[in-house]
Amino acid sequence: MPQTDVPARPNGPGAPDASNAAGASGAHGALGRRPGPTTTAQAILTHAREQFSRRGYANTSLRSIAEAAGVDPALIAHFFGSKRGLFEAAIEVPLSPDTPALAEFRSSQGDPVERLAVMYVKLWDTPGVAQALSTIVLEAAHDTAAAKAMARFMYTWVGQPLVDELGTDHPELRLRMMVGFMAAIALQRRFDPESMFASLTQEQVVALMTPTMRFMMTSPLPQEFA
Amino acid sequence: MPQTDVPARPNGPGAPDASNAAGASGAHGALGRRPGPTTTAQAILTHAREQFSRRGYANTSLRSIAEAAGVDPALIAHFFGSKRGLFEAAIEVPLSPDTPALAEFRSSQGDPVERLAVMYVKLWDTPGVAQALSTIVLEAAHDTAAAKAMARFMYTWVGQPLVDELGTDHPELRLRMMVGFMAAIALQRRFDPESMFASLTQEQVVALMTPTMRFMMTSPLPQEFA
DNA sequence: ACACTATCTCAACGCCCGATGAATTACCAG
DNA sequence: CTGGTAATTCATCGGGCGTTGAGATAGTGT
Repeated sequence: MPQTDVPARPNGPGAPDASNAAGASGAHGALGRRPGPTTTAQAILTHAREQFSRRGYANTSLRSIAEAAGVDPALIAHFFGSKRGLFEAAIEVPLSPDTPALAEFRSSQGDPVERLAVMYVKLWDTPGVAQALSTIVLEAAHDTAAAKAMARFMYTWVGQPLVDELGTDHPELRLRMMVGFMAAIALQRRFDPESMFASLTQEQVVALMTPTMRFMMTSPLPQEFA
Repeated sequence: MPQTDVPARPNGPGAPDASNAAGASGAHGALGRRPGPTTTAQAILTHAREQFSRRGYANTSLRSIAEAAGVDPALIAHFFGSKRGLFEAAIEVPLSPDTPALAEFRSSQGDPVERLAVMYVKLWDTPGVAQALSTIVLEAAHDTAAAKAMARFMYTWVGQPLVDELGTDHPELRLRMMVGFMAAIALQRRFDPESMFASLTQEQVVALMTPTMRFMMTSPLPQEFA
């Protein structure tokens, strides 16, 4: 969890030559391409996720992201096209089928709801994932792209696996209730350090969430939902 | 639910006199104080609530609020001091003990959880209240004042009445779970018109929420929560 | 009717933002 | 070594924002 304000350049071997006769202006940063391998796009993306999730899209400036990444703002346009482009990259949840928490859900046995809770709590403690999910949830009300990303995440990584194994009626209705509940707890855990949720261990959170999640997915619905 | 883009001035009797020799510039709006009673501060507040809730604080400009209210932006500074001042007025939930939905909760009988659900759904369909609550919930992650407003609302209008009558263990833990769940449903109902929640009647939503809410408030917690 | 105050518009200032284009340096294939 | 391409900084532009102060008009108490 990189929380430094310092640019943290990778290296900087030796000043090649100080032939930069830039008059009386103060020297800001070295001109031209940096030596060594290029990790800048990733650094930008990481800090963008962090800042978007902490302050929201509209309150985050490209300048502050660039500063945190130790880079000129124009580089963002170079790599991501625009602020919007960077945002859409940032809300792409960095998950693949072999992400540990996901693989573990698939390979483990027992109550699928409890296994889902375990997976979910681990995902929210994964760097990158937590920021992307926070941003998605918090912007979803105002932002179409975020809303779509949320639906995609919900079906792909939560709904599909669980419903396949559980086979319940009204899967979408139940899923929406359960995911809303889970998101509410995850957000309180992340953004309200005074909240009791923040001081619970992963295991305690799982133990707390699981019964309610199971109730939502399995208890019979009222008659009017035929 | 005023959704017009038109200013909708209250009246405008007759042009008093066209002695405004303003050169060649186009005449914008009449100078000086308007005739008739003053409702401007309320109009500003109403449109501010609507826009803050729909687009978020940072994405809403004073100019657009003023335009929707049919008023000059400087008037906002006059009545509310600053954008921040307007925001803090906007997240003040317009409720008093004799608001119908609240009074009805107190005077009615039966399962307190179901009565709470009824009250809550009605509150979220009350103009002004819905906008204020949406804004509070959506900004709470980034904004201290909103977070405090959320806690205040939760304890004053939900927790206190319910726990008094229910008398359960770990009231805060249970309350936070339940309120998170309720907020998640209310937000989906308001901001995702494609969601199935949006097309349910108030009664159906109540029937859907109540069992889960009751489960959260009454089911025994796992052992580790002594 | 007269002064005082509250309401309202207008014009403008300074600031910060996102975006652009040119110039500079490093990497890499031949 | 050489030419092309990618990465990086810098300076700058135009625009929208929140805020301010001055001036005009309407209400109000005496």
